[in-house]
Amino acid sequence: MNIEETKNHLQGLNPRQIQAVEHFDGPLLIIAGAGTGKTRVITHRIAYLIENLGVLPRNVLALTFTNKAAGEMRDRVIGLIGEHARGILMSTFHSFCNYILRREIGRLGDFTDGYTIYDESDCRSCMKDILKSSGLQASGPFAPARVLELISRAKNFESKPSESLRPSDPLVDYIDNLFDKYEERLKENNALDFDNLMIKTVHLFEHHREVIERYRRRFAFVLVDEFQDTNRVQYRLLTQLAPPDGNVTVVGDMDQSIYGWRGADVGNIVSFESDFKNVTVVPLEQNYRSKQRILDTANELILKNNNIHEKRLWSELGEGEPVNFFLAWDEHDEAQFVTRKTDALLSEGYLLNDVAVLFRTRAQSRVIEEHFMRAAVPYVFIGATEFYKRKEIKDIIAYLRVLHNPRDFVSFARIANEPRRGIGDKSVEKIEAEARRVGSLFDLPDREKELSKDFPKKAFPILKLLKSLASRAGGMSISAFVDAVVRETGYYDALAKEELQEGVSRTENVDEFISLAAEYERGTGKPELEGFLSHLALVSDADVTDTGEDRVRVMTLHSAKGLEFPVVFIMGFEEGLLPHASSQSESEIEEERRLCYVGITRAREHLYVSASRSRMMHGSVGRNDVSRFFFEAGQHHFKVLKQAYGEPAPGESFLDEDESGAAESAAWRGKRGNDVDEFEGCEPDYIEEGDIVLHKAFGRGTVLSMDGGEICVSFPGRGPVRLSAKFAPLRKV
DNA sequence: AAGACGCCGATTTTT
DNA sequence: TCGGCGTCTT
Repeated sequence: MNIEETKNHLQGLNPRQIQAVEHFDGPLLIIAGAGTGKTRVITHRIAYLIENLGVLPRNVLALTFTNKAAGEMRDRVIGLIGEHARGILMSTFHSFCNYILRREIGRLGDFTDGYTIYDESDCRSCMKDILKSSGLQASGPFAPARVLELISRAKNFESKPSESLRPSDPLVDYIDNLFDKYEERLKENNALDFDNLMIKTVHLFEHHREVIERYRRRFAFVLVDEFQDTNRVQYRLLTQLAPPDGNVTVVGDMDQSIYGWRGADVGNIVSFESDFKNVTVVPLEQNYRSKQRILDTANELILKNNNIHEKRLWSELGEGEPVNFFLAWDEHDEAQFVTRKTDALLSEGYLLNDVAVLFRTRAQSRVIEEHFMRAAVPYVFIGATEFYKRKEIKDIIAYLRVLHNPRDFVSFARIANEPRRGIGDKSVEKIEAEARRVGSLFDLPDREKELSKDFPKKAFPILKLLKSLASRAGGMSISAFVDAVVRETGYYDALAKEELQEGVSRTENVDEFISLAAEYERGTGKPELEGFLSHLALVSDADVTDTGEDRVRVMTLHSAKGLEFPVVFIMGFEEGLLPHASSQSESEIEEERRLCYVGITRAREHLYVSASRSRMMHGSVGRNDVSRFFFEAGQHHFKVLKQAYGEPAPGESFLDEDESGAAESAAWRGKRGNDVDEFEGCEPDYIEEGDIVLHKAFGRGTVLSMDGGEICVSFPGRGPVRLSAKFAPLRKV
């Protein structure tokens, strides 16, 4: 703890960042705008606490949302203070809860350690089952996914699911009951879903003072990343871990809150300031990522949200060029624009890796992927979590789960007849009922005569085999065990037989899974099946953005959060897509606006925003207006490109880079109607679709279509207006 | 138990 | 329009 080290951990930080790093006692709220060096501040703060203030690594807990964020944080802290950073617990909320519950869940009475963690598809199977046995048709308003979403909402908002439904909804009379049944079923299966991992931990802490006291002492320093994404339950967990005057640091940016629909509650930022005592607030506004004009655009857009704290990002990276805007004829034209522009950038010296293509919905990826493929532009879609969703992988995991938790009937149903052994749905039901009666699958008698006569006899071999495998689990390595499972159950053979018709990849996947197990063993101190299963459920490979290869990244705006690229394309900048048509309320629109903000602030140097006049949606051609966000962000921030590639021809751009200021004030004059004369020489013949025009009363707008004598212009905040081309007081800008 | 057919639905998805 | 899923058929 000498001066040199002090210097190290504060070096290269701006005054605000230093304030955040040096803060010692009491709650700290860091409001970290996009690209303001948030991770840097957190990691330096952790390093500073440990090396300069003498805090013990084991007393520090850092919570994140993604494994990727946790991993990055760990790597960077290790880079700062070396290996003793390993003593710090840096994990996701869910992994942290799993860490606690594996030790303490027995105290709750309802579950035993060895519980299974259900992912979304497990929960869906479970709910489908419940719906079926309740005599409800599992589709339409009763779609398992819908029911589960409502249940999840209720759990995260600590309310009843029926409360978020309209009284006329067909589900309303059933949902609360389905909720109870679902929870009951999870309990019977000794399984927890992701929500319950959090909720049970909070319950545990609430009802067992001695436990929470222990962990409070242990984790005297708590840090939370992406605080704007926490839900109510996670917030409660935080208040349990840290007393009101505790050493708790939260870092967040409400402008980047894009998971409200999943229960994230920005209100937690407000609550934090009131629930904790003497909160120090440190805002970070200096951006180290983007050129100023990109930030100006983002700043102006987010101003339209009704925020308590106004924030203005600024950078010293230079002005840069305006945001480019391209209005395409249709989605193919738009994709071609992106493809050609990408090509042009490559010949300018950019790498494929420098480029990201973002859009609102996954469905939009298809067109751009087609065009990239045709043009031989190497790309990768980020967000497809292929491997773990493969049938054969899920099957093997189901085997492992049953072997570890013989009450996991969701997994048992999956593998009972996989490979085929003549055990149909009816048989599975009977086995399950009987197993529930006696306790678990392993408590079923081995001998036929001890069971009722209609118990499916075909089940004996597999039940016996499962019991035998389970008894041997502890005696060998995980990878050897997985190998034994796929061989002895006949799974591997069945796949091998299939190979001839199906192709080669499925056994390869199984082999890869086995080496994955081996890799887990190598990387873990005391490898056990339980830990491996937790790892599979919580640390799956969802967030691989680094493919190691040079490729354009194609992804949704949501997946882009936390990333940055020298060149960013945002496609489908249209009403109905961004904001999405299903976002109606003001708060939903605000979230869409934040999503747009997140997209814009991903760009370091160049940002290309595009919209299309027409696009195929749900099987028919639709026309969308240019997004309101285009107008809200300030049209003067954009340079409108008229061609799919290259720069606009002289005079074609409605705004020359150098004249933006002048053009802006002209626009404002026009809007206020002071400059009447400017409209005198309206020559509709010169106006074409896509032009930016100035209207005497409405101000600037974009020409959407020209139809005979009628011209349709989209004005900011007003939407499309039909005007007479002849008489409308319009002037091309 | 696998293939054909018809129907429904269609935002985003850290764990 | 398209694809995933459930049901019906063989």
